Amino acid sequence: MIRTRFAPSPTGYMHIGNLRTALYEYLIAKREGGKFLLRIEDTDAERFVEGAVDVIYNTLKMVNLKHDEGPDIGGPYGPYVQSERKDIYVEYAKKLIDTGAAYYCFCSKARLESLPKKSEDIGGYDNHCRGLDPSENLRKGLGYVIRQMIPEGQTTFNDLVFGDITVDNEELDDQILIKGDGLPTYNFANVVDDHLMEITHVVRGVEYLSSAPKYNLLYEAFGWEVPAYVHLTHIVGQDGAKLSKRRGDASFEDLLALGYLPEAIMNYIALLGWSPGDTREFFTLSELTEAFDIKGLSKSPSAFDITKLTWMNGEYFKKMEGDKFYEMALPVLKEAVKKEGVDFKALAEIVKTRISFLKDIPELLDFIDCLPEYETDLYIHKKMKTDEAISLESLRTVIIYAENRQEPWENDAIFAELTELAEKEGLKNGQILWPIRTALSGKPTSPCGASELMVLFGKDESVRRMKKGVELLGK
RNA sequence: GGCCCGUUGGUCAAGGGGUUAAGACACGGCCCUUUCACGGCUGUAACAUGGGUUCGAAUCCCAUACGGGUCACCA
Repeated sequence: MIRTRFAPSPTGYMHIGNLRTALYEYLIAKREGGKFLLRIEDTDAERFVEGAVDVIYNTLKMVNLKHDEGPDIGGPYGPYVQSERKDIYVEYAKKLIDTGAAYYCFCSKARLESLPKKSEDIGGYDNHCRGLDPSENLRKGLGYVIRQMIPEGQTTFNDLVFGDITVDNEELDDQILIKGDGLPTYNFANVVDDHLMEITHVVRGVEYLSSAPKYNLLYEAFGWEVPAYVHLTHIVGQDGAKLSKRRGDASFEDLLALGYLPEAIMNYIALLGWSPGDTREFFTLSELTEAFDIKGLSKSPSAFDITKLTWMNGEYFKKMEGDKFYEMALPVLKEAVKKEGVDFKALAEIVKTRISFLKDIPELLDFIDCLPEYETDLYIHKKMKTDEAISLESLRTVIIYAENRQEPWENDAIFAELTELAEKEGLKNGQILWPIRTALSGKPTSPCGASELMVLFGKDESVRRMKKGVELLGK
């Protein structure tokens, strides 16, 4: 049984890369009918942020990544919040001390800071307290941390995307397992929790690739089975640098606020660093679950391209079936168009293929409530073969036609009649239709054509606007 | 700096010894068309560099360059 876990630390901010990690963790588990769990990594007391855990719950809920176990719903391996597991880590750290795989360290922070930095030479911790008999210091109540004893030799671990990686243990520091405040470090808590929670696939960012050997050593020291590792490359900005809040890169919340749909965001980020191997681009969560394969994961970072996300967002609107788009767009439509008797359902259809965001709608329809001021050169259109004079004649003709025409006003019929009218007058279709479109919308472009506009406005308003056009052109 | 990882068009990416090196976004053109879109067709554009191995290399090996990661009592 595959078990994966999403283990965010509550920062109050859902970074796109984290969300993608959660997605892949979910997919890896669900593809095989496994379990996906949520664990809160709050071992850094200084970074505690109020309400941050809710951001995590809300986001997962919104994108439909349902966890099977977690702090809010419980489960057989709880508690699922690391701060509530404090005693467990200390207990396991002591086991390591007993077997000689870890030791007490009483070095002061001041002493550590005086050590040469790794960037300059070899440096790192100098293993000062290795082999020290701690009993005296312990009796005196001296503060301590617990460090991992890195043995000599080499360590090889396997990653499902990067393959086998071997490093000399000399490169590894005697890292701290339990901090001075009694809480575990991230690395240690992870190993203990992942084992206790029976996690089979550890999925995380590449930044942990270089600490993976230390994990292996820990697993070995405990005599535990090493889980499968899946290290994910970063999502970077167009400049190649890792996405971050500090740089002002968009978080999931930011993208939602900009008008991106959760499904579009998830679909897009699923494809950032992963490929199904064929040319498919649109996936629902369940389709992803079926198609996902660790083999499709990329080894190189992917740049976040907001332009493509924007395109995909528009595609999601176009793909909406039934009344889904209408229902979603209705509030925006009602806000954009106050005119009485407008068919909002028809408007929704008109607007559906022309937007990337719902917020694009108002501008598209701003001519409906009130005819904009416009210049007569809008009537000149080379391809339609119209100019002001022809437009004036056409409008006069169409006004007569419109005034005499009976209800109901229906698009196909009106369109047919208008083209018939054009033929009778010896005009090209465009010479009759373009002036109508222009007079009714007052804009160089409109989301629909002449006959549709006439239906939209009805007889009286259509005639009124065309007369306005005649007046303008007559000057 | 040491160690680790990576490098296919501007971007996402397929391809893992023999391909006209897919497809998508973006950009340009054409078609459709009552404008704009949508849709259809199409164009520009890529294997980081240098050496090997091989009959043959984007694919394997080695260097170099460039990029990223890591080297915390942060996660």
